Amino acid sequence: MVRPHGANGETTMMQQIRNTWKELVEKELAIYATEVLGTAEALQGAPSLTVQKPPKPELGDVAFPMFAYAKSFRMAPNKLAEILRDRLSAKSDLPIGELLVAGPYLNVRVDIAALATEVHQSVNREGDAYGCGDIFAGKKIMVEFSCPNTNKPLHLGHLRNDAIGESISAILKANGADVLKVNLINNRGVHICKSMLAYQKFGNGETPESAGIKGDHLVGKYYVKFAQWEKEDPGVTAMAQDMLKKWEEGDPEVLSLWTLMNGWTLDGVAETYKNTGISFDKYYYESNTYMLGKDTVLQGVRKGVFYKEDDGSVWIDLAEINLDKKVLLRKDGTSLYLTQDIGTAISRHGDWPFDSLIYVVASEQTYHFKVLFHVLEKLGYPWASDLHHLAYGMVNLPEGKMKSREGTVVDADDLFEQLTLLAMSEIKEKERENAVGDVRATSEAIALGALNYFLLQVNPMKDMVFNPSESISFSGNTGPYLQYMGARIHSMIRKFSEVAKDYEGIAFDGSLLSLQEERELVKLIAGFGEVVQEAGRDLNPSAIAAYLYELSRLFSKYYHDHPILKAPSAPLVRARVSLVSMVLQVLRNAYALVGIPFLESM
RNA sequence: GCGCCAAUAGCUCAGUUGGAUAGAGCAACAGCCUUCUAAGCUGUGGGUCAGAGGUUCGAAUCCUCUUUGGCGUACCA
Repeated sequence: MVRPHGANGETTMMQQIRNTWKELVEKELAIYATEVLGTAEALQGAPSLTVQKPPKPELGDVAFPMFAYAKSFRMAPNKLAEILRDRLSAKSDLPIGELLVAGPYLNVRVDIAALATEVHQSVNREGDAYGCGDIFAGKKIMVEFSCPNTNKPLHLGHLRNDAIGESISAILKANGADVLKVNLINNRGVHICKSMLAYQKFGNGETPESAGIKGDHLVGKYYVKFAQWEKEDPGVTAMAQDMLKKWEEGDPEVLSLWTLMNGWTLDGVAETYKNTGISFDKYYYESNTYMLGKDTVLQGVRKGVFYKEDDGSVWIDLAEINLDKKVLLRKDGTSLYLTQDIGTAISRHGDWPFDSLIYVVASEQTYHFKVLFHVLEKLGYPWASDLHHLAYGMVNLPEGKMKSREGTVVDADDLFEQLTLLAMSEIKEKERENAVGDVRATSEAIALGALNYFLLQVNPMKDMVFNPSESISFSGNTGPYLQYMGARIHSMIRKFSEVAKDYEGIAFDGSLLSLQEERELVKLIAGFGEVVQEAGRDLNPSAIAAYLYELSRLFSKYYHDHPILKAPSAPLVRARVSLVSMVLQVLRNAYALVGIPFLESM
């Protein structure tokens, strides 16, 4: 697991404000304890002062519950809150802000004018970097995700994997990490041989060009064909195993077919990546790393970490971690999933000595990674403790589970096209063709935002139901809604720029932002950095998604109820335009973390 | 059988250092467009936070047990 920096981390504006008040309240509590109880020791038993956010804005912006001290002071928490408010309010060197009591809570209303001014400066100064922090500064973090098989195209499950991997990488970078995104192409093994055998038997020299379909889909067709063939003639299963043996022995004919078909699949997959905004810094191929895995396992046998059965297979006994025995090499000497992952990990650490390697892989493989990490530790690699499995749950459909046998697996390309077409028809229905310009490109951006947002708004750990039509729905908590808010602000700013010269002499005045919605917006903007930290610490993109929705919803209500460009006075127009510009900057920065394209118009 | 994970509104999901009346969206119903893009805004109804115990001033949140569901426990990946 990645360890964030401790106190070195830069604190955000809201954190600073909270910390300042917290220290003040703590100090006053201690002084008061000394006065009435004779000693501050009485507070030792009580937990340290907790800081929270009041549930309603009317109650203030920062809250200190007094429950925990009631016992020490033998006083109702309400009374204690009042006393502390009175004592603190009497001080002359208080930071700006207002103390109030709400029942058993001592709350602080922060000075929005000052905060707005500070936020305005930060957002303008930092721009696209606003919200970024340094809790992972100096850390080299490798993130593995996607990892397609070369015998079929990507499906909906990969899309969740890709979305999480891409988002986590962006979030870690935003927290200062040096991130290397890596893919592992699963291009060898019995399953790969299956599509090759079927192609040999039924292919008739068909190619993606001659068939007019993407290479990954073509190869996938033969993988499915093999399954049918296998049903009719169970003997072919052994043929696949024989072919794998030949492949590992370097049989030229097998290798040339393998190269050809792998190329087809990878070309097709590359196109899907391009459409869905996925990219990698480095590709690993199991065909290149499995030998290192095999050698390492054999070394392990010599070291006595593993043992060989009479039939030649190699095993590890996992009693130490309360698991069973696990095979590492087959009796025919060919390697397995685990074997090649050992080689891959070692070769990666050699290439780029990471502080952490995060595997974004479905939770069904939790056991596999537990074993893998243990094996590497037993082999004596000190970095084995830096490996982390980010498990995510399954993606189901409203109709139930996706089952390849029943053909209910949702193909990634088909889904993306379907979403794009829905977006296109919506643009046409709203007669926005001229406004958006390139309808196809805009529709693809909407489809992508819809897809990523839907997939990322759910906590990765949980299984989820993916509803395609709901994801692209243009009303409600969806990607298109978020994009729409960005487009609306962009449109306002464009209109403002036409008259900007009339406002040249007018400076931003934060004290004019006195509406409830404005206070809330300023606070939300100020709190973005904390959300980025939280998302990084927990490896959880859904924190960003939730923030985006909250900010968008609040902005939406704000501009609906209050004029921006036609605000009653020029200074107010300036202040409000500046505020919504800040909202846009933060929206864009947050979009970038969850794969939502920014659209100037939609 | 054993292990890991989950369970919050009819549906999909938020909700962590334990804290104020548990929140959104969809669906339903009712309003709002001569006004910065109505892909919007507002309101109404809707909850045994799976159940039972426990810890605590205070539990959706922590602990124990139970129930239900998912996943795993391959010489597949």
